[in-house]
Formats: sequence, structure tokens, C-alpha cells
Amino acid sequence: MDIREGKQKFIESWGKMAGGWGITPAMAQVHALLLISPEPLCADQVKAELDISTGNVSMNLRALLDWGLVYKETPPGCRKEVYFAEKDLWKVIRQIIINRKKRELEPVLLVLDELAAVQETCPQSEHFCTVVRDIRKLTHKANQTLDTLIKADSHWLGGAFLNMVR
Amino acid sequence: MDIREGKQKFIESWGKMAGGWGITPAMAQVHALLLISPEPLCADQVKAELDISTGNVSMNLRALLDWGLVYKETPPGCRKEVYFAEKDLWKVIRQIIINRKKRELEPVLLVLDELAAVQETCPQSEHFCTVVRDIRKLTHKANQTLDTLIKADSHWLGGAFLNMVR
DNA sequence: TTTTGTTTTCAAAAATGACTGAAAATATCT
DNA sequence: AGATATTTTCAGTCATTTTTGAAAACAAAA
Repeated sequence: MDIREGKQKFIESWGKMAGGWGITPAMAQVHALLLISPEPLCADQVKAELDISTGNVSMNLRALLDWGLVYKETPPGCRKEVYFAEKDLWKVIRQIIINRKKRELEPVLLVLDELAAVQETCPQSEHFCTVVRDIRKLTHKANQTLDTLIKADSHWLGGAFLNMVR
Repeated sequence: MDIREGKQKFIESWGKMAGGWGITPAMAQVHALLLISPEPLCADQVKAELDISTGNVSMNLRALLDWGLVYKETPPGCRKEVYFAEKDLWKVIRQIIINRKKRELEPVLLVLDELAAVQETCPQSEHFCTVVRDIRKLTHKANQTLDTLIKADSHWLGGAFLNMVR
């Protein structure tokens, strides 16, 4: 397999995995392209390589910057801005965790806290409260665990996983 | 907050979280309903409670059975089949991990293994191979970790998370 | 300040994915 | 077997999400 084919396949696969991680295909492709590019790229180059529209490139570069997965630099004496990806995978994962936690876990946490106010007045509500309590406990625990992971440094993060495997 | 309002809110929230977990809204709603129902329900009751079509109920109950999140029972002397959810949350999470791993992680693993065949013949391909190698290592590690989690019993699973938090 | 090159915004179009409804298949009961 | 109740399937419709493209905003250079 040569490098051109490899790049293409990589970008395509990264895009496919995206759905499951709360990332749009285009965003994932831009990220993949920047990940494997040794040099920073400008918006135009990204557009050309991936064959997606100017607006799409702009929006997704912005999103990746917001997510903390990509950085931007303005070379002196040059009008274009260039972008490059965070290459430390643990940092990448951490950023993804942070974003998904905020987007998905925390809203649920809020609702579960609200639901704790339901009174147990009948067999049905008793069962409901038991289930909600269980989920609430677990969700809070997951939330704490993620907070710890987020604060931990990359070395420790890898180590923790390794420990679980052993 | 009374039980009716609580149920509704719970089902709605569960549906919202669904997107991020590779589950359709309707599937999540059916699951939520069965989770908080003290008694098993038949397809018709699910349809009535959630106000979704017969076909949708059927497809999603089937999917939940496939995922191992819901069980089915045929009460003797009765024509309808009734469904009830797995209530042990660790089992639920384990099933979700199993399914998502199969659907999302394993295909990527395959591609990465293929990409290992790219030759390092230029600076660009050298960088490409480095990135792919890193991702590949990490992905395999994640895969192993998940395998361990899946095999572990519920008690240990909770314990492992607890340890990480500490 | 004007020109020129670049990025952002956003309404509309396209693509994707989920849901419906009715017909077909299956299962149960008499 | 025939009648009836239940479940499954799937093509078509509908809703949501993503992408486009062109105009507006912005920024640097002249």
C-alpha cells in the first residue's frame, strides 16, 4: 500500500468512526488530515485535499479549535492562517472526553437530580425512584471518574488503563 | 414532581442521551419505559405509552433484545409476549460496551492493521506511519481494556472505577 | 482609504437516517 | 384446518443533520 492510498483510507475511516463520537464526518476528516500532515495547512489546502466547501472547512476548523484538538498559527508576513493538530493522543482523547461529558453527561445529571424529587407514594413510584436512584448514583460516579481522568496527566492516564488490563 | 411527570421527563432525557450512545431515540425511549416499569409490558402497551408506530415498537424491541438490554417472556395461556429490561446497570453498560466495540472499534482496528503496510519512503510517509503506529497501539490497548471490562463481573467493574476515582 | 485576499455566516439544498403504515408472515386457539 | 390475534418486514414518507454557496464581514497591504 502506498502513502496516497493510505492517507485516503485513514481519512475515510476516521470519518466513519466520527458518528459514534459526536463529531461530524467533515470535522473528523479535517482532523484526520491535519493529524497526518507533517506541516501545518491553511484552510485552502484542506478544502482542496478533502474536496469540501469553503464554509464547511471554516466551520469545522473553528469547531476543532473550540474542542482543543487543533491549533492555529499566523505565519509572520503572511495573510493566511495555518492549522495543525494536537498530536499527543492522550490529550486528544481528553479533549473529546471533556466535550462529550459537557454535552451529554451533565444535562442528564441535572435531570436526574430533578427526578430525585418524585415522591414514593405507590408501588409504581417506588420502583421508579429505585431505578432513578441507581442510575443517579452510577452517573455521578462516572462523572467523578471522568473528572479525575481529565485532571490526570497523560502518563497516569495510560498507566491506569494498563492497570485495568493486567 | 409527581410520578407521571417524572416518567415523562425520564423517558425524554433517556432519548436525548441516546444519540451519543449509538442508539436511536425511539430505541432509548422503549428502553427507558421498560426500565422504569415494575411489570413487563407487551408491544401494544409500549406503543400506547410512547405513541409510536407498531412497526417501530417491533423493530426496537427486537434491537433491544439483540443488544441484550431487554428480555422477552411468553406468559403461559396468553398470546402476547411481554418484555422487561435488564435492571442491573452494570450489565446494561457492559452490553452497550460490547455492541459499540463491535460496531465502532473493531472495524477501525482492521483498517489500522492494513495501514501498517504503508512503506516509509519519504518524510511524509514517515510521519504518517508514526501517527498510525501511535493510534494503532492505543486502539489495541483500548480494545484489550474493554475486553477485560466485559469479562469482569459487575462487582469488580464498579470497584475498578472506584479505584480510578480515588 | 481603497483594493485585495481571506474568513465567517447563514439560508437553502442535499444527504442521511428514523418512522410509519399496511401487507405479509407467524403463531395461537378452537 | 380455519379463524383470529400478534409480530415482522419494508417501501415510502418524514424529520433531522450536514453541507453548500454566495454574500457579508474582516484584515492586511498598497
